[in-house]
Amino acid sequence: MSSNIKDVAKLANVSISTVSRVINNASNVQPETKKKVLDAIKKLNFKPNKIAQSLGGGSFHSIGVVSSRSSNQGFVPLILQSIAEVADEKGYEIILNNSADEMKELEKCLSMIESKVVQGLILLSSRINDLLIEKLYELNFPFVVLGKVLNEYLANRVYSVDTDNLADCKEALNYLISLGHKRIACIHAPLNYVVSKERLDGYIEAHKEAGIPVDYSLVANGGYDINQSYEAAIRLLKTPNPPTAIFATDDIKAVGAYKAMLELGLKIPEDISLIGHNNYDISQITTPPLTTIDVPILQLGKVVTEKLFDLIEGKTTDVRTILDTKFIVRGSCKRL
Amino acid sequence: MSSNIKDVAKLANVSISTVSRVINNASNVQPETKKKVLDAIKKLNFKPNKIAQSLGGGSFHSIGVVSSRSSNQGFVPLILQSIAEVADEKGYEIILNNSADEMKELEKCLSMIESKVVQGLILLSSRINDLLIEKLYELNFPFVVLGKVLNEYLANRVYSVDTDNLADCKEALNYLISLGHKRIACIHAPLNYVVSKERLDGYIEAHKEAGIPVDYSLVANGGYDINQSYEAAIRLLKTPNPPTAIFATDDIKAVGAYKAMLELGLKIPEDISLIGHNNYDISQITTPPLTTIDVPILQLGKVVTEKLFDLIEGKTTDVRTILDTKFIVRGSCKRL
DNA sequence: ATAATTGAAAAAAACGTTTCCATAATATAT
DNA sequence: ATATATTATGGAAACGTTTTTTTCAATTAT
Repeated sequence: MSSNIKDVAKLANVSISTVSRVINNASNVQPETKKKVLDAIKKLNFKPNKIAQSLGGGSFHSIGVVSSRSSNQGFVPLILQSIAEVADEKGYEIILNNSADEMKELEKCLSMIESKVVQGLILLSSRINDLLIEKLYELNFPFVVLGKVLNEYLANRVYSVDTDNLADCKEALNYLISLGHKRIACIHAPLNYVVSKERLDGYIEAHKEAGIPVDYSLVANGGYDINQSYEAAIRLLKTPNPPTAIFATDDIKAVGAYKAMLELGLKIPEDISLIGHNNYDISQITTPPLTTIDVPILQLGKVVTEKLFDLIEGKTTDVRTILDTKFIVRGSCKRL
Repeated sequence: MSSNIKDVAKLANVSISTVSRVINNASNVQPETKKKVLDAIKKLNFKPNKIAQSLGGGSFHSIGVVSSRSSNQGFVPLILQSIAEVADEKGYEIILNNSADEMKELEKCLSMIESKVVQGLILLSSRINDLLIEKLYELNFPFVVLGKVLNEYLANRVYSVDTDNLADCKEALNYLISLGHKRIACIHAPLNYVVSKERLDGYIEAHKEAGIPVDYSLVANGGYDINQSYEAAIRLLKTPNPPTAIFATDDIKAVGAYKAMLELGLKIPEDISLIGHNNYDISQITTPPLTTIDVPILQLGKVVTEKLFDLIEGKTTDVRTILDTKFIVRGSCKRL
């Protein structure tokens, strides 16, 4: 069926090594020889077998992308797009690891590493006690985390790209507080993810700094999807002493809350203020449009992938890179 | 650093072939020999090199997933999740191809095939004149399309999994027509994608069957994102003789239209009716919730992947599989 | 004119497996 | 007890490359 380097060598009447040199355009091959080989390659429509190249030459060029099922669905397509762009340029394949549970994910990643399938790994989220991160660090395998590593020891050692979630959330909260809000609720994502905890911490710290005691009855888990956050918002709003503002740790959750507000007849921002996070497309379609925090998702993907290649290629690179965000004031908040 | 089969053989004091047999748990190996080998494997923490296995044994087990950048963003995470589930079970890797433009996509796919990296391909969308599909068919390479192939010759030959977009859209339109609507607008996705054209065709056919002439001034391209469909809806609604209903070819576009309606002070469904497609989470959060067509995304992913494995394994399988959908009447339509 | 130097190309080893074939040992049938 | 079939194992070829080493010829220096 398909030809191999031997066929080419035979047809061009040269040795296998010469063909190999031509393929990898090594310097020391006579122009006429090169032409013969190139002609043979063309005639046979020969394409080097990448698997064989990998065995012979060193390694299969690919990076793994680990995306927990529960990681923020909204940005998966975007982040994959920008990772692919960089990887393509480098001639690397992208191997997806989309495991159902944490143990399977760990197992699959280790197997990919041990069996020499991937040269590096991008983790699209980090969890509070992330076994995978610990293990990868132990192995001294090239990997970059999108987000923050909580573990104190690893935090300064594991390469990561992130936005400053704590500061961003504090800024959003300070904005609400400056508008006179004192009863501000928080709808957050499941707290086993570091990013969720960080954003909640921003909420808490802002309270502390402003001297407002945190009322934990105003803090609710908004789960993974829009309906869970809708339900959380309903619960928060139906209390005797409801909040005057809701801070959601992502726009999807904010939209869930938005629905609850409309349903309860609350006008935004007249009756209640609302803030999201990430600046997804969806944040522009609510009426009024959502005040939120813009996260440069494509840029994150680009930087995280570039950092990984730095590691793979043995270049030095910053352990941690923080990208700028922008607080975007639209129309969903009002002075009390 | 890491051990190979030779090391294991030496430690267990057996031949390389015996180790190989144990790894691939061949039947004919004495229990005690097997134990020796297994012990050695454990002691050395040996993991077979997948690349070498691929060269020796036949092929690198992986499937490629082709996702055009402009393919429907909403379901990428979901479909990847279900593809991963099936591929994992089979022990196949998933290699992503997320190319920017059509030519690059074609090139990359052919290269992956020629260089023996992938055993099969899943195309997450098909275009009107899809060079990739034609080429893959010519090569007789295992691949499955999620969606429909328009080309008459290929339609009965290329393996595909789909929902019945034409019928589904007709059902939705008939519903609107049965409610007395006659001026129904359509906001569709870019028509180079087959699915967009099909859904628009459903809109047109329903008109014809009901004897209502299609007014093409009511048909608008809603582009790729929520804002473009918002703008399209604004244009449609600001005409002298505006529609009484809008049919959007997906929920994202419906939400864009929803925003336009709210902004123009139109009450849904009192002043105008609205229908979406796909039953994304988001369709439940509008007020009123969106009448839409439920598409079983996870199921589509499962079936498309299973079909691909049937092809890879040489089993016979239906050329085309159509999955059931469900028209979901919520609250966004009203009798005229 | 001869030895040393260079350069292109061939030959061969290596990468880490699987698999085919041969061999020795064991079990079964006559 | 002998011939035959079966089984467990080892040896070696094969997979398709890259890379190192060797060979040979041509050039340069002495």
